[in-house]
Amino acid sequence: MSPRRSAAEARHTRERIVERSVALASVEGLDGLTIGRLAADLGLSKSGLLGHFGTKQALQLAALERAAVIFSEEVWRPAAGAAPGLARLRAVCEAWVSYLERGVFPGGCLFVSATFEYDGRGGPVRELLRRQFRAWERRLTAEVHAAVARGELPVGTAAAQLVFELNGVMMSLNHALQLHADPAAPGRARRAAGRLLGGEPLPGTRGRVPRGRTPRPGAHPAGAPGAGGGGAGAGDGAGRPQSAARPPSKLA
Amino acid sequence: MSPRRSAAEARHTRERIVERSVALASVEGLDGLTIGRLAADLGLSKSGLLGHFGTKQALQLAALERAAVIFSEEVWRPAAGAAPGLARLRAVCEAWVSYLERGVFPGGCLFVSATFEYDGRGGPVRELLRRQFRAWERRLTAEVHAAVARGELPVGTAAAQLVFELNGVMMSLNHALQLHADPAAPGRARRAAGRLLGGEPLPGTRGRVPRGRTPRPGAHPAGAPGAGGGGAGAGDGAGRPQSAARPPSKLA
DNA sequence: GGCTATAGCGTCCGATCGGTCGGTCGCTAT
DNA sequence: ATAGCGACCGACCGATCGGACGCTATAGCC
Repeated sequence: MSPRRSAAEARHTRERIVERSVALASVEGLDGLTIGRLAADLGLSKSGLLGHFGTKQALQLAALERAAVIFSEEVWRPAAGAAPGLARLRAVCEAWVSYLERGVFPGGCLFVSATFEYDGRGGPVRELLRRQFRAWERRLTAEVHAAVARGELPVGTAAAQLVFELNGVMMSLNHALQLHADPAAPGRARRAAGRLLGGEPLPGTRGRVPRGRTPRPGAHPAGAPGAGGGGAGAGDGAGRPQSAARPPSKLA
Repeated sequence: MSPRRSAAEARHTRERIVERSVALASVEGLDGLTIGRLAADLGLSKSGLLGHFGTKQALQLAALERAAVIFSEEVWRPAAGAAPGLARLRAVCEAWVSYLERGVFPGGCLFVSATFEYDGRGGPVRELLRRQFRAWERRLTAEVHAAVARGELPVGTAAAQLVFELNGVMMSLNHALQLHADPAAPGRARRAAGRLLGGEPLPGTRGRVPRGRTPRPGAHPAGAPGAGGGGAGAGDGAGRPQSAARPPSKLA
């Protein structure tokens, strides 16, 4: 209908395609994404769309790359300004929760969905997913090491263990939001992540118990509850009444 | 090839179909499961197969029901013999880890995959998944309450929070096993779950052989940590001094 | 002002999907 | 002996999938 053929606009078209692919794939799955539907959504012809990528797989890979950029901008960049170490880790987790809570991808975190969709198959898509996950885990691991080096986490802290658990918290959050639309889930995720990172729930959480002392997370010495948090609960027997309200998230 | 038409054998055929569907769906996804492929796998014709269910959706629902039975037998039953409360919770978690570790479903836990596949869509499949998850979470929650009533967990323990985190641990384990085939993941899951349930890592065996038969989870007492479990601190754990916390963390 | 590269379209293709339909044949009850 | 039931088959259906091909018309360069 409206033939626009400039090279600049072509790049823009390509961006539109990728952007829409990411959104669609997060809902329908990377595989459920179909060329015809995508083309119709964008007012393009199948062939016109496919001309930008060649194959569906190339489109899927492009969507994953784009999703990684979005994820990084949503989760890493907001925290990049924080001081390295524990402060940044906590900021990352808060941004991570917020990213899931706000539904940046309408169907939940694309990486999580795609992982469970492709973990049984082979091929370049799965390989890219593996690389992306590894890269993210490395980023987090490095930050944990930084926190240890600064004395903000105990010396023995096993970074891989901590990253493993943080990942689990976020997956559980993604699950609770997408399947149950559970409004209490973000609060739980903040609490869990906070406890993993020094015992303090992330800001934005409420059930916070006004404990006598308020340890600054950045301040505590190697002995303090760290990743393992074994000691997290030791001190306070008192049960907290759950006043379950979640103020809008805010990050540290 | 071998025409068997008796009603009794028909029921057996149906069972075979459902069984195979569960395995296939855990790898290819509930949607990726196709009638033709399934029929070919079983040496049936598409129509002969579909005659048992009518529609693909009915087959999917039957597969999910069957998967729930398997899950219950693998994860709940081994722990049903343990004393109610903390002991049973720990036994459940050990069985849960073992179930994932042994790859009872070749493509990972079917419920996890199916959830992420269907959480964006509507329909009976998603509704069944929701009910099944809710039922499982209720089971766990009830057990947490029992543990609190017996004084094995602090009075303020927020059961929903604990279940949320345990779920996350298992999802992270599923992810690490399926995407990365990480042999260290079961150990991490045992450590994380153990810490959530009283500070002691689960007594799963140490070095962790990826596939082999696991010791009967029902057998071990919830108390004593397995060999190495106590490798406190520097060993490999999330090195906090966990000896500090004999009383379980409260997770409120 | 002509030449070429290319964004995009329209059409068509083979494969495969879920599902239907008529029919075959063993089993069982009469 | 036979009638009926139902498990199962083989052929087939319309829809839809990813993708190939040829074409047009403009943009960008000479």
